[in-house]
Amino acid sequence: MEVRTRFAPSPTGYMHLGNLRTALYTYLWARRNNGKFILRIEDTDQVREVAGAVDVIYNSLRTAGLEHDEGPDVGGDYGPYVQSERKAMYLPYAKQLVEKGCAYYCFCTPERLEEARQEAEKNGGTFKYDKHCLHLSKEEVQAKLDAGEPYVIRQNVPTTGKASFDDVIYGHIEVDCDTLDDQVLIKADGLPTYNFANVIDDHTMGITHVMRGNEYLSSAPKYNLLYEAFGWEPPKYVHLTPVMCRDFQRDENGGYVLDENGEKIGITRKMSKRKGDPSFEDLLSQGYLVDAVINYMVLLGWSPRGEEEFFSLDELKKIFDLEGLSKSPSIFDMQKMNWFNAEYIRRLSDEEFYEKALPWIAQAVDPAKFDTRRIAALLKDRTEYFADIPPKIGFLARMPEYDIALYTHKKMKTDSAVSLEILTAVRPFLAGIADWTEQELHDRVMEWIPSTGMKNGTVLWPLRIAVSGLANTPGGAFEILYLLGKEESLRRIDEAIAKLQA
RNA sequence: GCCUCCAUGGUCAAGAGGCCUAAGACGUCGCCCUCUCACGGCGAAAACAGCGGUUCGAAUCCGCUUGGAGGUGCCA
Repeated sequence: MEVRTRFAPSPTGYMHLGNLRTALYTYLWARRNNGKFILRIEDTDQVREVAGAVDVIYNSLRTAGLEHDEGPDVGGDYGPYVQSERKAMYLPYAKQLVEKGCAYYCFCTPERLEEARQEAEKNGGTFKYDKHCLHLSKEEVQAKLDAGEPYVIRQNVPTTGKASFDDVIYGHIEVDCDTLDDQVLIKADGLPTYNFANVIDDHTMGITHVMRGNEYLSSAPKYNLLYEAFGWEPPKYVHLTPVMCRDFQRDENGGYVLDENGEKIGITRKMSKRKGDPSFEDLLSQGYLVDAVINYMVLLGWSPRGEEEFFSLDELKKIFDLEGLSKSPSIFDMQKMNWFNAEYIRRLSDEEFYEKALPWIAQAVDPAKFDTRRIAALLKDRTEYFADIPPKIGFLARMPEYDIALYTHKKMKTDSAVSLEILTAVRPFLAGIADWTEQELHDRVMEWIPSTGMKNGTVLWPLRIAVSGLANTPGGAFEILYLLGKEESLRRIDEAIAKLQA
């Protein structure tokens, strides 16, 4: 049988990394089996609708390279692929269940339910609908329907026995029916709840593997009851763990709360846009590479067979399996994300890197005035993500304020006095260099240093500080002198001399 | 509270009763390279949550405890 998987996001306006990973796994499983990957939009919650949110989904999937075979935009034989457009499909199915006694009309008001819920909570228990409306006679129900009373349709869960299902990752899961609530299938607005729609849609779309977040694990037995009621073969279930975030506990003032050992107290929480955790779009706009994000995300909760950890999407399509999927939540680690990205950046060709880096370089310096190719070359091994480029090279455009304490460096054997001496000596020497290329600067200065009786670092450290004002720079003294040009370099050295004399 | 699931270093994770004196990667620390930083090279510290069982033998199987995640919505 052909494998058919589906990614069924609700349009929220951005792509969570957890969702992206779900989409990725779902896509890979379909491709691995030469099956179909279907996109379905779950927009039955009209209250939370976000304008333009569907486009975000299309864009994210396209950017990530997860192309779907069927979906609202590309069509397919199992449409429509937007739940709100399937509205008319659900009620007849629900009525079928009512006929079979597996569901029933309920006319209880939200107020009555809310009251009962609070009552249950007060007593420390779980609210369960009391099947109040199950006992309405056929005539009573018809009368209320005729009178136009608002209603919902609820699943009639057995009060005894067990409900169960099998998950590919978790195995057989079984619960007592009496812990299950008579969940709403059709809402008062006529739209199905997720709980109902997913069953109908997955079945009518011929989905063979339902891969989705762990949050559905505890309701899956109820879904299976529905499949049974219809007499349908349930799909294979694959429940995926959530992607979490590691944080530290803070007090009201934003300071860290410490435990008795003076250690920060770690807390894990689900990733959330509100807490400032990055979405897929956020990462891309910070200059993360799609391939790096995909590569990192695929390994967060799944492990391949061997030691290799670099994979392209094409490779993943061949090797992805369900066995390697993890059972426990994984924490998104920004540091490893950064390492992957830096690694992907280093693997770019110089030309590719240059093209991608140029816009970011241009944010900090005027490309007309600098050798941007040389800057890019210096940056390639030092860039974790593109947004960290501008702060690294801003000093080229404008000499930063700095403290003369920077001239003191023990290992380089320099301090302010030595630096002043060196700068004063090297200034006229540099002024005499006509051919201001990096090679020439390097060769001439290196030739000259022995005559001073000092070691390389003792001369080059102050020189680099004088022209950069920074403790760390991409590239050393020669690179910076070259990039700045003769005039600007000499000007900065003059300023440094003045500063040291003051 | 109740229900379900999960539990190997700070993080991602390998591990299917003897191959475990527990792999690899990120991070951390040290050394080397070196005009700084980065890259690169070498090395180190760092884990089977606890307690009971089963077994000749347990990270691996079972139970309890603890911890974590999810559910408990006319959200998905």
